[in-house]
Amino acid sequence: MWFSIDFHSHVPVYVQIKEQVKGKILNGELKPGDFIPSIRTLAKDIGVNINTVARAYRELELEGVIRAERGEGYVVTDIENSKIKLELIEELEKMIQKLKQAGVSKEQILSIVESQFNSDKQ
Amino acid sequence: MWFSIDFHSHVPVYVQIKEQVKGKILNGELKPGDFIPSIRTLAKDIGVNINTVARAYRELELEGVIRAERGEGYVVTDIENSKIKLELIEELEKMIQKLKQAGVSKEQILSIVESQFNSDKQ
Amino acid sequence: MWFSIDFHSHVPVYVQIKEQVKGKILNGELKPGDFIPSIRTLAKDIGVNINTVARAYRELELEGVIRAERGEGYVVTDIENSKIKLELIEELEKMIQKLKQAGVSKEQILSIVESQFNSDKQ
Amino acid sequence: MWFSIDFHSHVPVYVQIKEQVKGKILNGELKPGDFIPSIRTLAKDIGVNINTVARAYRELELEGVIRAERGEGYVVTDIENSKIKLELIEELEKMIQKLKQAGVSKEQILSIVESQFNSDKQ
DNA sequence: GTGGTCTAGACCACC
DNA sequence: GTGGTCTAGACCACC
Repeated sequence: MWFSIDFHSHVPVYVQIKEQVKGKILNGELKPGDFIPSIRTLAKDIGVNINTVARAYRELELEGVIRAERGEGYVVTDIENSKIKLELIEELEKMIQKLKQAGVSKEQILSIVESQFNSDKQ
Repeated sequence: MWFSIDFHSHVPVYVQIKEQVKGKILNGELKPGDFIPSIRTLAKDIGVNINTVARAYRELELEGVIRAERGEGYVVTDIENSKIKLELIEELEKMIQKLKQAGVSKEQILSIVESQFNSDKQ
Repeated sequence: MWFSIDFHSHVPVYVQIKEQVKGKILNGELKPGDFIPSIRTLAKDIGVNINTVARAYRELELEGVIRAERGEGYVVTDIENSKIKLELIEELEKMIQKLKQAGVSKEQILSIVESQFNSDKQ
Repeated sequence: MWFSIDFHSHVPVYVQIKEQVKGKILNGELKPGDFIPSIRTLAKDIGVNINTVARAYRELELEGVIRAERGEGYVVTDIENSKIKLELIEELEKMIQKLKQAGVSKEQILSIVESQFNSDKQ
């Protein structure tokens, strides 16, 4: 399971981990009932400290996204995807307002959306 | 001149100041040759320490966005807008890829863009 | 024999098992001379590892509450109930002091006690 | 400001800190607008690590009990006391059920409540 | 000075 | 092996 962390970002690592777990749930890579990587495994994989992953998982549990199974690890709950997706939509809305204020036209944005959907990028 | 800072954001205040100055240049509120608020004035206005604004201006100067006029303050250079805009576009592209991966359809995104441009929000 | 364990509590499972055995002695469900469930049986019943129950029983034995009968299992000793009850009373006293400090009146507490005794809850 | 931590309790230190801050709000020792001890000060006072206090405060902030003021520390919000008090009441109710199950009579409990309120203990 | 994040490493409970 | 808590200490942003 692939996680990409930007260590130079102002976004804290534990927040990036949370976002990526949510992303993997949204895109179907993780489904309800699936186990996510153990704290120690993921920490080793992405080269961060155990506590950093533990904090991300703890917060995801508080948000109801995952659930700790005793001695087995964390499993994805059957949380409504729409709940998570809503956060992304709100982020997009803020971004568009920023672009609008910066004088970027609606047409420009629409064409960027089109080109991104026509690209092969994953 | 209006600056809105989110003090609870993970984005450092000095970065938010930088982004907003760039935004004002992009939307035409600030033009080449214009003086931007003095460090002391802006610090007082948005309620932050002088050092915080000073850092934002220092970095903007390093990026060639503004230029210190001795004893008079900082003026906007005649930097290509496209240079600044590019940063925003790249941010948008990343966001769209994220939404795409999360299973949000092109149609949904387009309709969100439309609705944001029809709203009255600033 | 019914044991209810809260796996998300900060109180370790082995401590919860100890408390429940003591509770069953206090309420008469278990009397001196009675055999308590075997380690294996109880572990299976409540879905925990054998070691966890073993630890609970070991500590109960150290406290003189139960006694291992060779090859037969653990029996309840004829320990004074008052000894066990004292622990509970002390816990209640601490709780009342906490409520008192928090500004909860005696009358409020008395009415809560009444309502709990009138309820059907087990 | 006095905090008493039981390092042998199964209740994690950060939870004990949270409970005591809430207790001080309930008994009026801390009022809305008051600053609570800084993370570093409290950590030193009670002899625990900075991170432990930080976690307690972070969670209290999530619960809306305190609020971080940039560069100044944490202040008590004007949260409804009743909200915090409710947690204590629920704890009391659980305790009473435990006692009831253990065969402690209503009369015994009532007399313990009386005696606690007549004592001088703080 | 304030809070926020992260590391390396320890020890515990439970499996 | 799993997660949970805690320490000692570092560095950052902001005051």
